[in-house]
Amino acid sequence: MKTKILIVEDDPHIALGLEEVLKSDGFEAVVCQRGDKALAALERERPHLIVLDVMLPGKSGYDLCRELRAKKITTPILMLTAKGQELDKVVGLELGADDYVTKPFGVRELLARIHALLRRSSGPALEVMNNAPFQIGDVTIDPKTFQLRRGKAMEELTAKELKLLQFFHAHAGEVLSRDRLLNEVWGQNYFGSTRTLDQVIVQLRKKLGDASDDPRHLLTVHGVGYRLRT
Amino acid sequence: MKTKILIVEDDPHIALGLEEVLKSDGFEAVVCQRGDKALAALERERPHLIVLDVMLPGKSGYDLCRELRAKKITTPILMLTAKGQELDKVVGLELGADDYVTKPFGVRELLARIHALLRRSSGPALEVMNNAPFQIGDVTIDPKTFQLRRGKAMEELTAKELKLLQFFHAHAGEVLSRDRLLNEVWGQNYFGSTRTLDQVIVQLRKKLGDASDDPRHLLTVHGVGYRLRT
DNA sequence: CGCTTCTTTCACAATTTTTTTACAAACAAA
DNA sequence: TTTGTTTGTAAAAAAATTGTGAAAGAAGCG
Repeated sequence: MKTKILIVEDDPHIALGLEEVLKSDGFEAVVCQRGDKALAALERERPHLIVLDVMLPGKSGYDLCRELRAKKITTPILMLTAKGQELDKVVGLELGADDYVTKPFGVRELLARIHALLRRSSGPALEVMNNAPFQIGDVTIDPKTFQLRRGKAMEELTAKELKLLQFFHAHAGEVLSRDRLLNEVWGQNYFGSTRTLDQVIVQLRKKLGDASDDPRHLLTVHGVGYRLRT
Repeated sequence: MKTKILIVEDDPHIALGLEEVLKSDGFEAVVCQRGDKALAALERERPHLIVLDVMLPGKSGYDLCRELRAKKITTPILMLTAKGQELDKVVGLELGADDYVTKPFGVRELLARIHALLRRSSGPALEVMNNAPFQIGDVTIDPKTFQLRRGKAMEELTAKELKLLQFFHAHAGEVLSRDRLLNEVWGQNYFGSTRTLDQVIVQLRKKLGDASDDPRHLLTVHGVGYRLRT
C-alpha cells in the first residue's frame, strides 16, 4: 500500500508542485487548499502524514495543527514555514508539529524530512489508543470524557494526565523508564526536562488516591522510572 | 555511569565552551579537534553521542558523518551547522545525522537536543534487549517488572541488583571475577572499591533466599569472584 | 486584552540507593 | 595453629533520585 500524504496548501502552484514531487517519489498525494476544509479532508483521506502550510486562508496552519493534536490525532505533521518566521519554527514544534521546512525548500530536503518522519512515527509512538473505559484498581478512567471515578469521587483529567495513564495501562506491570515515557507520551521532539514527568505523576497519584509514600498504583522504581500496579 | 559525549570541533574557543557546558550538565566530555582524528577518538572513547561540527580541518563533518554511517556506527550524531547552510541541514540529515543545531546556538537548546537525542536512541535499544523472565533454581526473575518471585514471596529488585543478576544468568555456571563483574555491570570507568560488589551480593542472596554460608545460588569462589548455580 | 487552566520549571526537602567503613568470620598456605 | 588475605555484614556516610509546593510560562477562551 502506498503511503498517503495530505497536502494542506493554498498556493496552487506550490500545491501542484508538491503533489507531483511526492507522487514521483512513490507516495499517494492529496491536496486540500483551505485550512478549514482540512479536518474534513483528513477524516476522508486518512493520510499517513500531513504537509501543512502555516499561511492558509480559512484557518491558519498553527490553529489547525493545535486543533488536531487537541483531538488526539497523532498523524505526523510536517509544517511549511516562510523564511523569517524563525520564532514560529519553535512554536510550530511546540504546537505538536513533528518537523518543519522553511520556504523556499529544496525537494531533497522535503523528501528527506518526510522519510525521516515516517520512519520515526512508524514505531511504537503511534499507538492505536482505543477510547474504551478502563480500570486501575478500584478506579475507573473514561478517556472519552477525560474523567476518573474513584468510589464517589470524580476527577477531571488533563490531556497529559490521561495520555500518560493510558500508556501506563497499556503496559501495566512493566517498569517504564523515564526516557521511554517521555518519548511515547511527550513525543520524540520534546525538549523539556525530565522533572515534568514527576509533576504529572504527583497529580495522577492525587487523583488515583495514591499516597506518595507507599503508593498503591503508580510505583516508583528508583533510578529507572515508574510501574503501574492495577 | 556518566554519559560520554565526543565533541569534534576545531575552534578551541567553541570546543572548550562546549566541553564545560556538557560537563556542568553531568556529562563526560571529550574533545577532538581534527576531523581526520575523529574516527580514532571514537574507537578509543566509545562515546554515547557525538557533537560534530560541519566545518573541520582535515575532513569535513559531512564526510565524517557519512563515513561513520557507512561503517554502521550508529552512535547518535548532533551536527553543528553555521547559519545560512540551509541546504546543508538536509544533507546532514540525509547523511545520517540525527539532529542539528544552527550556530550560534543557545546552551539550553543544545542541552535540550542532546537529552532528546539520547532519549530517542535509548528507547528502542533497551527494548531489543532480552527481557524475558528467567529462572534461577526455584526463583523466577522478571526483568520487565524488576520483580523476583520465590514461592509465594515477592521481592522488588533495584536497578543494580537486576543488572548484576542478569549478567550472572547470561553466564550461568561460569566463575566471574570481581574485576569482570565490576567492568561489565558498573562500567569500565568505575573506580570504587571492590567491596561494593559484596554488598550487592549480600542483598541478592537475601532476596534469592541464599544463606551466606552454604549459598544455593550465588557461590563464592574465594580469591576470584562468584559463580551462579541455577 | 484579561482570565482560567494546563504545563513546565525551580528550589528545597525527603527518600532511596549506592558506596564506604569497620570489624568479625572464613579461608588458604605454611 | 599461626598468619596474612579475603569475604560477610551491619551501620554510617555519601550520592543520586524523587516528591512537592510555588511560581513562571503557555494556551485556550470569552
